[in-house]
Amino acid sequence: MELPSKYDPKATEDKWYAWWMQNKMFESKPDSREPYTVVIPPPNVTGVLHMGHMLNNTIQDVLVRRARMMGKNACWVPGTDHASIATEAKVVAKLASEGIHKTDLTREQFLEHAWEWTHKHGGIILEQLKKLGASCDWNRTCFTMDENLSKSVFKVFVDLYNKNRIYRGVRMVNWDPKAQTALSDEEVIYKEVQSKLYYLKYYSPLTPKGGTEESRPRFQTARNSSYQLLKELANKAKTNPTDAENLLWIHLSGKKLQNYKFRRQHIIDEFIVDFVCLAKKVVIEVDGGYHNDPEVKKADELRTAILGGLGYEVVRFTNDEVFTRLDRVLEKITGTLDNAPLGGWGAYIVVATTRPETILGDTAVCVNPNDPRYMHLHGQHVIVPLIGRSVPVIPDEYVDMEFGTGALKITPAHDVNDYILGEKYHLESIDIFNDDGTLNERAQLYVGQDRFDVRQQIEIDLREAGLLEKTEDYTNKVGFSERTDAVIEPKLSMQWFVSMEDLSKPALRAVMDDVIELYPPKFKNTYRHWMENIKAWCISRQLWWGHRIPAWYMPQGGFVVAENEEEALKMARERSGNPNLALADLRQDEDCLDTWFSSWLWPVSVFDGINRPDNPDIRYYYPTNDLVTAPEILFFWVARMIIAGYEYMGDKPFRNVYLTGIVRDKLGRKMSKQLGNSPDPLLLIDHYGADGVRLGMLLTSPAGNDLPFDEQLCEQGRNFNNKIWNAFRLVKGWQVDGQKAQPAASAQAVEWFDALLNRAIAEIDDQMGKYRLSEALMTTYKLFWDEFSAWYLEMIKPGYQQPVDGVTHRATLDFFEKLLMLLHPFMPFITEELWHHIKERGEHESIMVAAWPVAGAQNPELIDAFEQLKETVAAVRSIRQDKNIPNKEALQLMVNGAVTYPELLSGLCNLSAITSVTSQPEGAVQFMVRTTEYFVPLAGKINVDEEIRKLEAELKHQEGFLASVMKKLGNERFMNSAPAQVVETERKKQADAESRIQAISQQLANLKG
RNA sequence: GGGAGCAUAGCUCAGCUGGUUCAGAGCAUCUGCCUUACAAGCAGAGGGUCGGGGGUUCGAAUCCCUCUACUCCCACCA
Repeated sequence: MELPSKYDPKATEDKWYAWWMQNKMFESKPDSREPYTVVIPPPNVTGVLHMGHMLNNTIQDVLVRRARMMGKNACWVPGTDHASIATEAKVVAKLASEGIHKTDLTREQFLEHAWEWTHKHGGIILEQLKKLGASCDWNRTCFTMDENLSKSVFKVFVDLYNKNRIYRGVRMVNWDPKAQTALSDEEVIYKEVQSKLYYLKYYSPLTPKGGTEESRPRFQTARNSSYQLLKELANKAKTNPTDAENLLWIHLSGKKLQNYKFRRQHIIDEFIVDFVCLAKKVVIEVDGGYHNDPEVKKADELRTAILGGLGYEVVRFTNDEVFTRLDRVLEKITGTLDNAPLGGWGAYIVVATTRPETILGDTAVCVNPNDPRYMHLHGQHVIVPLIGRSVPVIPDEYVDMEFGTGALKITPAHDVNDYILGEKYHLESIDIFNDDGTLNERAQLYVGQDRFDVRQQIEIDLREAGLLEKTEDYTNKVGFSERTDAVIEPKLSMQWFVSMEDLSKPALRAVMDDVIELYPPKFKNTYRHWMENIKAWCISRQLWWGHRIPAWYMPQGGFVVAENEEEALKMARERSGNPNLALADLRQDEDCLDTWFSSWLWPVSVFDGINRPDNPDIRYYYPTNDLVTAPEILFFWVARMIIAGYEYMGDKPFRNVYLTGIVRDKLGRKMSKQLGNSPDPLLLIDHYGADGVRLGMLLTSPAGNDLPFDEQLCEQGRNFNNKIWNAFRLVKGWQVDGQKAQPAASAQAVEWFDALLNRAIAEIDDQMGKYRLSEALMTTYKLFWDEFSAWYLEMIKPGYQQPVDGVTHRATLDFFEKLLMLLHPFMPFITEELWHHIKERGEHESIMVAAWPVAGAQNPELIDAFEQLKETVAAVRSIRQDKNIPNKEALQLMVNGAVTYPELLSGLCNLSAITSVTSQPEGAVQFMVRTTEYFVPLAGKINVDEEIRKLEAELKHQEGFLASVMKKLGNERFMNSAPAQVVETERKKQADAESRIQAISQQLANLKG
């Protein structure tokens, strides 16, 4: 049949995908073969294919197809995720565009809309994956809200609850007062806003409310002067060693006061870092027991040695001495303050805030323990302006000394960090806001007014009371609701949590011990860091779309947790002792579970392993082999799957994790809808063919590296398709003469390519085994394009209108078939197409299940001999180009030495003759390959001067090279310490260089003579 | 602010426990070719102080220290 000169992917791809489906080529059932399992990272059910999916799924398909060819029972399970937040947001937006607000609907009505949306848009993405060639077992397609998967979720929830791993607790959420709902962090948009910093005065309780003009100055002096003094001392220290020593002590004292008990080590280290350059003398404290710890002792010795080496005098003091000296220094500072700074009468502290209305919920003021301005205030109390509540001043390193006044008011109910500090110091949390953003009774003042109105009013009131020192303009970031644009109010609310500390232990170990391997392994570190600092997982979301939390509240208080309503009712009746309790009396928790709470079960639940732990599928396919996903969900998803795998299957969920990079545009920007820099994958496929796009995705994307995507890569992929296509056309177009004897050149070429192919297969296997997909592809690419097409086919190509002999033809088709198989995982469509053109195939035969080629003998000597041949060919071609000699014009070649493959050399260079010479002929261009000299007689075309110049340059280069080698060989220490083999290669370099120099000198003499 | 990673040709990256795989690959660039499979091609060529500085060593892209630049994750500043 006649093949067109350009490959047309469109028809081919649709044809073969349909054929594969029809022949159930993707389906998998448990059998006696070794399983190879991959579960797809489920895309959002209503999502649309983007470049990230393309990369991710291309990689999975390559792995799956290769495993299948290697005789494994490959099973790739596809599916989608309900993506509660994203999907709910889309449905809300869609309803809003129809004038319907979520709040106007009942839960049931809303869910109806959501399902309708899901059915309408769901699974589009899976259809798109088919265009890419994804060889998923579509019969196994799962959705996280399928009945079995949902059941699994509830079962796991109940189980964890019964194991006391799930509990309820209070947590800060992003509250949207307008929509009256909590938002996830992802739904909060931070914007720069012009606002004001209010400097408020918190007086000492000893001060009459409001204070007086006379009562202030002492306190203020206390605050300012100590810091000032430090600075002065720092300047003096450069010239005055005594002050320098004091300076060290002052600095030390700051740390010391608060951290004495547990941070001794750090005190010394930090002060050295900060001040050693100023001091002449370094003091290290010593106390009883201090040196009993060998670790500490070692560190101390090391430090002493380093400091000593730097020329510092090291002095040691005992603990008591430390405090004596400390007192002296403190005295020096505070001496000017009349020794009465500590929250004394009339004293106040100034706190800066952007939200003055929240002072009504203040329960503490916080300062940095190292801040010399406030050291004396630790543990003292101050009065919250206007409402007169007495709150403690607590020291904590969280506070930034540089910001504002270095003092922070703590409102645990209305700020995340304040909340954390509140927890730490057991502070009371006073929630002063109603759900709609107005103030409640607990605020005491402004009750019922909106938070922003209160902000204006309180400024006026504070100023009148003399409690507002000043205001400053200030730019800060404020969170806004993505949906309503209302300012987010951090708010405490009751949430469900999973405690992760114990659950995570096997999962941490599995990765650390390489039971599960991450590719690239650099993510191990990050993984460990996260797992070792794992926090409770908040699993409740204030959403309707998703798995509703299976907890039912009883009328008399308390709740039951059960897999379903019947169960719940039964339990509630038992628990309450009321057998007449009805389902209607129970109220199910309104919240949904975090989407990840269902996807963390994915590798188990797609095989129904939670509900039926002994079913044949889960027993056969679990644990899965490779997981391919993006590093940004390493914690959200991968780590949690590992945790769930160990908890529910007692085994890892997968053996290897391949982490892809982020697909970026040429400018390095992440592809996103907003930027509009993401190409439509389907258009790309339309343009370059699925095989071309797959190549484009894979050509430059080592694991874990970002993929700077450029359509040019797809073009390269398409061009490669075309190359394969045309190489096939050439081979297929030959006339075959079974009687014709195989030329020696062809026999040699076949032998060589066979060796090369074997080497390449071994290399590809190795690279694939290390998940270096791009490299394996490149190896295959070069094998086909450079070695097979450019060299091998040229070597065996019969003369014009000549037939090819049968032996060579068969060998060539055999090579071609193997090459197609090697290419198949990367480019499934064109390889299937051509595989069927090579010879007649059975009705259901497919390259998809053809046996992956096995690497045979490699014969490196042969390969090297051919490399030498190639170098010679290239040299002759180079001369042609230099001298502008057309290919058609045959050349003569003379050799000083032996030629290994004269037939091939003649054929590839179009030589009329190869003759042996022992000396330089007249009027010939010379070149060397390794240590052999060649000459091409070109009477009349030679510029003698130029040849001399070239040779002289070459001679100089060789002499320089020889000199460097000789220098090495003359170095006694090199000769003594370098391994024999290294010395040997140096000797060989010497010999080669010498023989080259000799040859060049000879030629120069001839030319000049 | 906390943690991690990276820096090699114009671009994207290889380069293992220091030494012939040592300075590489693909793309891009330049030059010559419509040579009977392929111009979506063929043949050839140029291009790098391996981020800067210091150290260890007979020998450093490779090991150590330091500086600089960038990237990512986490927490986000009253």
